[in-house]
Amino acid sequence: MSLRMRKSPASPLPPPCALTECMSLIAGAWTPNVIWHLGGGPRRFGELRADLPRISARVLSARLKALEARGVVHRRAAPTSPPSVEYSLTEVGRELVPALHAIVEVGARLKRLR
Amino acid sequence: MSLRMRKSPASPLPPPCALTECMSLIAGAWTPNVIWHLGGGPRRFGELRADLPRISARVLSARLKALEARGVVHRRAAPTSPPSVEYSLTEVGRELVPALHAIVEVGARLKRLR
DNA sequence: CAGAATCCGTTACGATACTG
DNA sequence: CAGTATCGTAACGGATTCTG
Repeated sequence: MSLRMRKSPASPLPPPCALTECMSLIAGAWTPNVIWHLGGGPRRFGELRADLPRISARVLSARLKALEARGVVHRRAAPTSPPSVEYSLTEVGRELVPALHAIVEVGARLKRLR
Repeated sequence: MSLRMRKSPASPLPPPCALTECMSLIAGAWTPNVIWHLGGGPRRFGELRADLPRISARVLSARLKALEARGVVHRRAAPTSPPSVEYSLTEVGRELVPALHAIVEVGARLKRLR
């Protein structure tokens, strides 16, 4: 069982509909976790790496960039040296947290059933 | 942009936490769409193929089987010839629909913002 | 510290062909 | 009709190395 989500499919494309496009917001094995941890408040790049022990810098960077481009995450870089960058959920981005929570609820309920 | 979700990661594993495990419920490029269409009521295999024009039988079959194993979908096969199989969301599975809806809401809102 | 660049294994999915 | 088997491909993600 592998957990992935294509924003656009392999070559042709899976479902060119609104649902798929919206689901791409949380696409990627780490994306939900990134959003989840940002739900607790602003977080620095390095802090997120610590929150998500096994994530690679490459992937964290890519996810944050994608989320920023979509308007889910806000990036604030302090012009210091060494650099310090703070990420936070936008107002709309914060709405994803309860949505993720709802899915977790279902998962928990399914687990209880067996 | 590609839309994928690993239920369990490539080899090591991304986030071995509850969130990830729950998110794996809707993992796969097509899974949310399958659940979405089943939300309208029971559906036959062939009907789902028609609902999801580009999905391959291989993937639809795999997704339905995974959802069934997790307790999200119920499968009822009529012992006729040719066979007729009806899929439907379980009671718990139905709870995923509003969760997906919530994500779509956020997606719509983000779209309006730009 | 916050990344970008490169290399490479794993996998999700599509297409096609076949079956009970 | 409802799948299964096989094959080929794009892309997701890990690890490592390098930089301003």
